[in-house]
Amino acid sequence: MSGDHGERDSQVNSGSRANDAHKHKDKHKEHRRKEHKKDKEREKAKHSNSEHREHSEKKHRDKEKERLKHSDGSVDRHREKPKEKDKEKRREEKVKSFHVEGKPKKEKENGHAREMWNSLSPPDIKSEPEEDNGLYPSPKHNKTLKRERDEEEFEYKPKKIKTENGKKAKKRKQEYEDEEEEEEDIKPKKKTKDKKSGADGKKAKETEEKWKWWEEERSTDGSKWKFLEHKGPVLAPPYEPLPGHVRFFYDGKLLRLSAPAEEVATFFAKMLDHEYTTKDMFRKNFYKDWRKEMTSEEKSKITDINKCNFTEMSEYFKAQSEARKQMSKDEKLKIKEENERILQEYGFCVMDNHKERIGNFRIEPPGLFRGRGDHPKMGMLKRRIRPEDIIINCSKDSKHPKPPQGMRWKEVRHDNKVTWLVSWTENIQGSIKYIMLNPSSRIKGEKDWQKYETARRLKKCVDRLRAQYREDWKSKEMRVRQRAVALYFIDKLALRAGNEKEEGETADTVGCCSLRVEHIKLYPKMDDQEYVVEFDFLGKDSIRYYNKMPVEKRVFKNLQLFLENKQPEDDLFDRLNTSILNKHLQELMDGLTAKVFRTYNASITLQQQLKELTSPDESIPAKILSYNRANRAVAILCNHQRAAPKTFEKSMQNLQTKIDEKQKQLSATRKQLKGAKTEHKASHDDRSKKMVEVKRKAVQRIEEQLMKLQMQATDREENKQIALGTSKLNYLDPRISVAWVKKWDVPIEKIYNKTQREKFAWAIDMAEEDYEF
DNA sequence: ACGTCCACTTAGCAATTAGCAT
DNA sequence: ATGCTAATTGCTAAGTGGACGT
Repeated sequence: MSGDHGERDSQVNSGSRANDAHKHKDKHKEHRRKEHKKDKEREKAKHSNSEHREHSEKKHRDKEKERLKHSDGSVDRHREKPKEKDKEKRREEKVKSFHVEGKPKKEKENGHAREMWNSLSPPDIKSEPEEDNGLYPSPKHNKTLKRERDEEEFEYKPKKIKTENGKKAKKRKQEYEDEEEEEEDIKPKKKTKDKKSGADGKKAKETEEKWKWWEEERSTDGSKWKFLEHKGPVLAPPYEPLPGHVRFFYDGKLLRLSAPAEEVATFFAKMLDHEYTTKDMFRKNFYKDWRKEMTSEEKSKITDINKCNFTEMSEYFKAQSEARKQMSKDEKLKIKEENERILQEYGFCVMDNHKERIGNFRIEPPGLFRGRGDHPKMGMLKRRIRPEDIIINCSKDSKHPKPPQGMRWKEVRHDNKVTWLVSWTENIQGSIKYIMLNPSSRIKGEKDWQKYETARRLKKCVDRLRAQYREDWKSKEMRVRQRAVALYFIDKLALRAGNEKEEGETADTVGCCSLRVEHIKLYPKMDDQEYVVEFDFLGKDSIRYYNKMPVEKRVFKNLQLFLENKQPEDDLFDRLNTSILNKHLQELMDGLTAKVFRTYNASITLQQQLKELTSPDESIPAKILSYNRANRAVAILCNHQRAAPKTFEKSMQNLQTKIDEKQKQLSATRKQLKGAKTEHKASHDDRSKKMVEVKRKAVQRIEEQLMKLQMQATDREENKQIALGTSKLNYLDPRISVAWVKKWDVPIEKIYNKTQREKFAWAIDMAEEDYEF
């Protein structure tokens, strides 16, 4: 059956070179189809009970949702279902949920923003341009990129002095020409260097504080650093056996566990009140791995996880954490100091003469793997990492970190083509984990900056690209049409690329290229709209993406074509994958890949929304609300969701109470003002005049406070299930925000907290109020 | 023209801490 | 000081995409 649609593409006349991409895919498909069948059967068997439970759970959720007005469902989050992987079930549930929530009334912020987006984006190519131009009235144009050129030589390790140089500047400029061609401001700007000494790393402290790496030159030879020295990772503390009074019971009888078995048992015990310890898959995986740690005696005694009683352990840990909270202040202080000491010792490294903060310097401790969504490996034991599992990366001529007494590292290497300091292989997926630098570091910052420059280059040619993919919708080749439609989705809906994943190894989630037939529905007509496509699938982290969007007729027709003769579990784009797509993109623009569209669309949307929403004379809090709304539009576009905070309702209520009180206070004060006025009229003396002034001021102040509270309430309400952080941190060119802040005199702290300010120091330093993305 | 490995970015939630009201 | 909530930081899973070997 895998061959069955190979021929189909002859329809569009491409037949022959049925590239192997799709052969490969068919293999997957076949597998999936089998699974599908199996699931179906299984499903039939159990149908009644479990299905039922889910069903009502879901219903409940839907109701809740409806009540909250997020009825268009786009924000709805949809975590995996409990049961064992059961695709069929998932499918059915979706259908149901569609009926329930599909119909919605008017949407709230959410749908709203999406709609707005839908209407402003690509479809009409025409409309694009203005986006590009007119944004900021008086672009003085340029500055923004000032920094780059100029630079001094970077002296690495030893203290040499940098050679200054015009030539350098020249080089750099040309190198990045593409990226930032427009402005010329080539002339070297001030350079702040802190050349300083490499030698005494000490002094680095203050000087480094403000190192402006963005005013220095980037290296061009592909090396990521010249010198790197660090202290290695902090290992997980060894296991401490439980005190004797904490008991474990098996089948009602006391059982003393060996230390290794006990340790794994405690991992489970610590999660006892978490929902996933009730999931079959979790328990099964845990049990299987646990047995591997047992002595043979334990193995023979413990044969059924359901007879295990971990409650004393669980209670013990709860008590421990309670005790920790109750510790006296100086005990706490002591711990804090100790942590600080560790941070100072292990939390920094020296890279090319600068002391830089490390992101994660602790090795992940052992525990039970918690995958997200319906993960087939949930509950497996994540094993303890020992020095002999660890690879150290540092300069040959640095002081190498030393392994603990009597142990050795797996390897010490000196690879300056990579940025990591430490790595190890994790046992669940076999993937490699790394210790790398903090986002405020030069090495991360440069890359981040570069990412936005690439997105800005896309901005310059996006019209051309859009015109091209629209043209490609008419191609004779199936493969080209698929590519063009997929690209349209990526551009318009900000979908992720969608690499293929190994089946059965991870939760079943998809992105654009890996969408399956079952993930979309076509409606030639829906309400007053034509050619509506409904998307419903689980994306990264098993977050549900649900959206309905009218598309152009040609796209719609193409989708119908792609769907012909396919099963629900077949790939929608059977002749496409991310590598093909990216290869194509690369040809259209240097450095272009699918993810650049997300960055570009996110940033341009922010800029555009800020422009639209900010009114010059609103107060600062109102401006902040506008900013958050612009940010929110982006988060919605990118489908960044969060679980509504547990305490949401309550905190909302508290806020409302405050507002009510403030309102009362306001009317009371107003009354007083009136009284004062009357009195002043009568007496005309200074005293009463003063009183009027005082009251007038008070009224004003209270009004402001009230407004501020109201803004806060609105903001919070609108933000209930939207996470702003992800887009702010990863998709929005920080220079847009910085420019906005400068333009409207909003304190930067209102937009970026300390960590964020550190990460975006480069942008804060270089963007002026006229910066244009 | 893969498939596999590797490096690095992006992601949501949990734990911790800060900040406020009492 | 205490106790709460809100904000921040930490953690690590889950993506993307390039390089490389076959």
